[in-house]
Amino acid sequence: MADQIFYGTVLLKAKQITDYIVDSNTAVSLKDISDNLAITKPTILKILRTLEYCGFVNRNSETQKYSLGTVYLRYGQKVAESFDIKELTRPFLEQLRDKTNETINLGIVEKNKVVLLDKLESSRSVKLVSRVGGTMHMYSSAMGKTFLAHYTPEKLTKYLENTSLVSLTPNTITDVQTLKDDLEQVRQQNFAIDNVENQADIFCVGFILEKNSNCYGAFSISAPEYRVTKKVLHEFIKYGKEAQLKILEVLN
Amino acid sequence: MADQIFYGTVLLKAKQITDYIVDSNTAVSLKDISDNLAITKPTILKILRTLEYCGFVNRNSETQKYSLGTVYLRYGQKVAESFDIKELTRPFLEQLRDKTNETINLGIVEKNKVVLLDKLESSRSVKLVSRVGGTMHMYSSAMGKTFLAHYTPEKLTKYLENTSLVSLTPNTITDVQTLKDDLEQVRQQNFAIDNVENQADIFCVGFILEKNSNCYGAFSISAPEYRVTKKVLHEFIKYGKEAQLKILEVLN
DNA sequence: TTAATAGTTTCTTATTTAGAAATTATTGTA
DNA sequence: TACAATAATTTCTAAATAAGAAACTATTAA
Repeated sequence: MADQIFYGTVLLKAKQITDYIVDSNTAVSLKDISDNLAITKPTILKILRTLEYCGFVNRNSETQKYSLGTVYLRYGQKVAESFDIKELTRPFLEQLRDKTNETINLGIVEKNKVVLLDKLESSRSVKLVSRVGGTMHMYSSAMGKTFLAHYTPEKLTKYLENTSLVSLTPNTITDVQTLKDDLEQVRQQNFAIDNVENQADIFCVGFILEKNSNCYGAFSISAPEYRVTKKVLHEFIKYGKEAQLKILEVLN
Repeated sequence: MADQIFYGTVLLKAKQITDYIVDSNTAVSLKDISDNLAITKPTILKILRTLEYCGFVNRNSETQKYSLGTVYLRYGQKVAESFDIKELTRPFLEQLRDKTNETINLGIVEKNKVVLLDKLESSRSVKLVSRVGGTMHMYSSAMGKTFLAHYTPEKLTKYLENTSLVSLTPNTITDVQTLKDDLEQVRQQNFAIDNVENQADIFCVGFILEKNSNCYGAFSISAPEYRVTKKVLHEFIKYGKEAQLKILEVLN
């Protein structure tokens, strides 16, 4: 890491500290941070002060604990707004949610990962661990597999070279050839299935949003496995394809 | 600035660069940034690379332009979730929006500014310039004035010492005594009025969410001035107070 | 009251930064 | 296609910053 990036050492440390705060579910103390990162207390303290000065972090003066600053609300809002695919697909995905009564996800690819852009939960939705802004692997998720299925052979090869197919559930595809066969099927049927490959108990069907070889994103229907009978799956596919067509019409 | 903070020079520059990107409405080039900030191109370039490495920034390899990274979606989501006041008030504020058919805002105080936490737009809402995560002055906004009205005299004095009452519209209160009188009235009537003091054409009524001397935030009803007749104002106050009471009941 | 723990300051060397200048790439134009 | 203009990138080194050990102070727990 340090041999590649030789500039902004404080920035890299600040990122580590910020991530530590983000990943904690409560405000954290200086000690918490120094216990968990390989940076000494004086250095962390100085960085925290600068982060606080910038508004990236808040220090509760009573508990002396640090939490994320509201600056990120502004930044996050801005990023969300920059993806107009989100606004564009909203009404169709809402319709899809109401028809299926299951959770609908919208995602894009970034650095060979699926980034969750939007999530529409149904009244009977089971809490998924995913949250907006979170990332998923391509090889294990329904949206990811629709993207991979549309990669050029070269791009796919490169992806597979840089990715180890780590098992996330007993069903995760960890064999390259099996994955390739699966992607071939995705291309043929024009949707991808995540048969509890990415997250325990969760079954997904994914659809790509591609027009004139521009990939705008993908969406998926998520449901607890036990609810997805053959009949339900057929409905998911039917409604999903309908939504896909409608969205493609308004794209561009 | 530099005489106070002597640590994290790169961090401070990174903040400037990030803010420049946030405030631009399109992706920006290295030149754009260097033209607008007092930092030289080589330095900006090196910082951008580190920011990109961290995921804070994306570089479009075709246009060579930079935009905000999706990491901020995750951070922003996390910050939003940390304020459960947002979840708690949602249903009541939705009801209030439907009753008034105007935009409802939810805010908190941070560093003597109002941070907009949530915004519920009505069907006939005029586009306000405010967006979630954005900040407003305390002295000119309805929410801000409800907060100020509940400051201790010492805190208010300190606030006034550190704040210059800059005029944002012809109606902005720029005189300390006038503001103090206004705050006294806020305390008496238990709501604050922003009579086009913060933003052209926009009239607001603000209500504080305070219980057992804990201030949880404030909300306001925003409408274009021309729609706020005496009759409408009375409705705003009536419905606003009702919402305030209902929310206070579920707080804590 | 004391012990233990956490937060903060000071200080110095090793490391990093910053920008001028040169270089290379890219874009627009004749 | 070549040329000019503009933008991006690299190199280099003096000047500025960072990092952590050690000492110190505040806070908490016993």
